[in-house]
Amino acid sequence: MTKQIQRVTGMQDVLPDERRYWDAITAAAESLARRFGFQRIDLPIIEFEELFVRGVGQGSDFFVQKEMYTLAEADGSRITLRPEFTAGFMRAYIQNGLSNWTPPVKLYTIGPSFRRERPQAGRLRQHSQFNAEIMGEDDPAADVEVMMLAMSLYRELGFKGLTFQLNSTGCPVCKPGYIEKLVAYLDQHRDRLAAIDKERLTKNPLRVLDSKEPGMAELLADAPQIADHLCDDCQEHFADVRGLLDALDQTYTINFRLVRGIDYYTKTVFEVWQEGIGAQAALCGGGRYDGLAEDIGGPATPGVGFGSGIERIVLGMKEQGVEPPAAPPPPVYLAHFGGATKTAAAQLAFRLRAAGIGARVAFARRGRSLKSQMREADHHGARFVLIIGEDELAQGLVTVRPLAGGEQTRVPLADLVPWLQEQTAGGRPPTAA
RNA sequence: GCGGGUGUGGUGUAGGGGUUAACACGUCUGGUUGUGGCCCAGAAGAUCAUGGGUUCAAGUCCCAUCACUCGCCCCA
Repeated sequence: MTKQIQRVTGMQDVLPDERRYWDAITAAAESLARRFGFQRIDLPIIEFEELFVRGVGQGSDFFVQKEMYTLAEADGSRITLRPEFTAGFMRAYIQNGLSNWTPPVKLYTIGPSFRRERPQAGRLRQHSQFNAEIMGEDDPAADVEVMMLAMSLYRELGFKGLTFQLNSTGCPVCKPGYIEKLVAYLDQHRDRLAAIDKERLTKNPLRVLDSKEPGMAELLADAPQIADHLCDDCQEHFADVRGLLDALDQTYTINFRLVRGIDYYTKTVFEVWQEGIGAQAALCGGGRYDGLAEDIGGPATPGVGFGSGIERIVLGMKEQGVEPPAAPPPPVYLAHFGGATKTAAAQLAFRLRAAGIGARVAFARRGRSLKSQMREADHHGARFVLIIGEDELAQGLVTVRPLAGGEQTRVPLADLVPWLQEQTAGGRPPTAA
């Protein structure tokens, strides 16, 4: 036997049972996004490597170098499976001249992204995100609006007890000064740092803040905090965001250890955590990225947005006990006895579907017992089995057997569509007794 | 890239050196000649992840590889 081919590491098959969750999530996300005035766009999954190198490269060259799926083209150009969304958003915004639209431009998308990481709970090499961005707007109210879009999604899906993790990461005016102070403090306590944190201290000092090493909580409690070192502009922005959240009765935790590895983030950063779904507990991560547009060669453009991982929302729904409804199965099953009755069943099935009535037809290469067809109908949750035999065919009618109880009757072919429409109008799910 | 755990029919499990690998669910068939669920009877389906080794004898012990999984790094 030849070797069986299997899934590529870190990829996932989303089977129907699981897909129910995805349907619920994307339906709620799209509906909400529209209510908020966001429009959907779809972006290429592949971009030039350069976009990500420049967009997310500085200060977080780790995944740029080691985690991107990059291919060399015959002409020497290098293209990359997108490892994140925001850079692509901004590229499209600039390239298509969306800056000339009446601001603010509010866009969302849903799709996969790729990172060559070691998979673990809540983290895959291919993962899907609901992503929403507001570009061309520096009003703190925009920050709060994307936060509310994320939170509304979770609420609408049935999540309870979620709160925001919130911080400000400053801006080019105040962030460097803060980092200096932080580094000075940590340097003073070098002996209390783990090897990994010493490394971070030189490479990306802010990351030391979300270190998971033991003892860091105590050490960091006395460290300089960004909130005390924001410039006036950032200070005011942060205060406005908090004020609006208060006015909207949103609970949030100011978390000075919440940071972003990517450099283009400025001012607001936020996440929403769901306990119990593993070490990767952030349902979403977002914030303001006023520095990105210039990084990738565009005009200075403020932006704020978030990404929420669909797979993590699914984990969260399971953790919270949220059950998405299954799509109702076709109410009608057509059984037959082969030959002319099989043809008639196929014809009738197409008529029913055209009339908006879901129908399955029995498949049978050769003859098949009615018993096995009935079993199949029941298994698939049909409410009515239409039996088409030689007798029925000759008389121009079908035998209708209701599976949930009730009288078996015969209905003339001509009357069948309205009859079934009336029977299935209630939209009751079939009783699977 | 580093560390821990786990690999037995489609799924979930039992079996922890000794003849034909067990159970549940699922699947299929039959119990009516044209009638589902529940029930009953039966059937199919596993070279026990792969490759080495130890042993008279290996799902069972050892090693390696691979896969999955959890965590670190990093992040949705």
